[in-house]
Amino acid sequence: MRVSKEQAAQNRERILNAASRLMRERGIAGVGVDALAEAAGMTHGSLYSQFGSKERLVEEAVAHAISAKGKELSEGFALDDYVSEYLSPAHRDAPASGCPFAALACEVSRQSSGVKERFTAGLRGVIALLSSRLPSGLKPRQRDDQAIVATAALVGALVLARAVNDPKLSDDILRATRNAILK
Amino acid sequence: MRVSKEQAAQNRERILNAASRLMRERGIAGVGVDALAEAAGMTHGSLYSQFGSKERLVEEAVAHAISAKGKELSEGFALDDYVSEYLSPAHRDAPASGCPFAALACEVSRQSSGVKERFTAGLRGVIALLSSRLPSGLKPRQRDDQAIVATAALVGALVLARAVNDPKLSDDILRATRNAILK
DNA sequence: TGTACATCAGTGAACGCGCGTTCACTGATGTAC
DNA sequence: TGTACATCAGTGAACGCGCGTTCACTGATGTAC
Repeated sequence: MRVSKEQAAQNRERILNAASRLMRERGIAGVGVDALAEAAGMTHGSLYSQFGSKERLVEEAVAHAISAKGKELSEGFALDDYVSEYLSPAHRDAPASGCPFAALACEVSRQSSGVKERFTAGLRGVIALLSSRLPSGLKPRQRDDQAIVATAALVGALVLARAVNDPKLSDDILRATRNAILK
Repeated sequence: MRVSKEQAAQNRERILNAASRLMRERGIAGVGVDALAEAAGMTHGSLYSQFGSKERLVEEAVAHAISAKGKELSEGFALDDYVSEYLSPAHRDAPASGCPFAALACEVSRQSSGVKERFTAGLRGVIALLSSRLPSGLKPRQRDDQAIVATAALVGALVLARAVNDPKLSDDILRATRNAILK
């Protein structure tokens, strides 16, 4: 049956929340349309009513995850705190609510250009944000490069720490990378 | 029909070569048993005869990719050359024959412990190798930590460079990270 | 403001398809005599 | 060395299942009068 515009917007939001969580947790290819609909408390048909295809939903969910994650940051956050939280065991162990770049980067390289577009825009945002927190003595170009390297190290460390079987090695990856970035 | 032991061993090798390439290219979840068998020039049944299940094949293929990649390294390679090749556009654009850690890390975190085991052992090998090429003036502990950080930065940079839509940003990620690691 | 009707978000059955796996079978290989 | 037979790597049809997608339908919402 038809549903009010507000209700429809709420449903859309519920679907995107569930999708962005499930995709980070199980991977984009690892979660089906039915599972996504069920997690949002709806049938798969409603999902096609809202998005038209899984691919379109993936695009929206990736953008949603990135922007939602960005809004979690407090106004004047400090770089040290960000890095420490990013490379914490808690973050490593909670991919569903964690960094979308670390959770999705590998798969995004095989996704449509629409998905890559959203990912790229989001990544640029993070780099700019980190760049703005680096010492103001550096030239803009240097700061951007440092921000890029820090982002690569953060994502790489988290991805490896999650893939590894040995808790000790996993902790070491987080700790060593945190120390290196914070110098 | 039955096949000679050598022939069977060759077939096994062909399957593992095809599997390790296809999995790096399309992802573990993105490639099916039929596609793997066809790429090796056999039927899917032979694959079950050799490995028993897809999961077992994944384990072997991951280990195979890592050890094959390790053998590519010349005896006395220099760290600078390794880093430059690793972060080259050529490596970024050829995931099928590239670093298994960068191609598979995200997915491995959702795989069986058998797969993680092989991945972890391989990663430890790379870290030890890089550690052995760092300045001998450092303490062993410091060298290991530096090797871990370098590995994280390498993998993170490659993964992000592949996921990104904009060639300029992708090149910048490779370049900035290379410069940072080589100081 | 009240009524009649068009709109459309959401439902759920059905589709073709490819997935991983099983299994009876084939026939050259390897072995026992 | 020659023969008879057991072994088993590989074949290909078939399985149940979940995938993404389509579509006729429902009925409350939103709109035109």
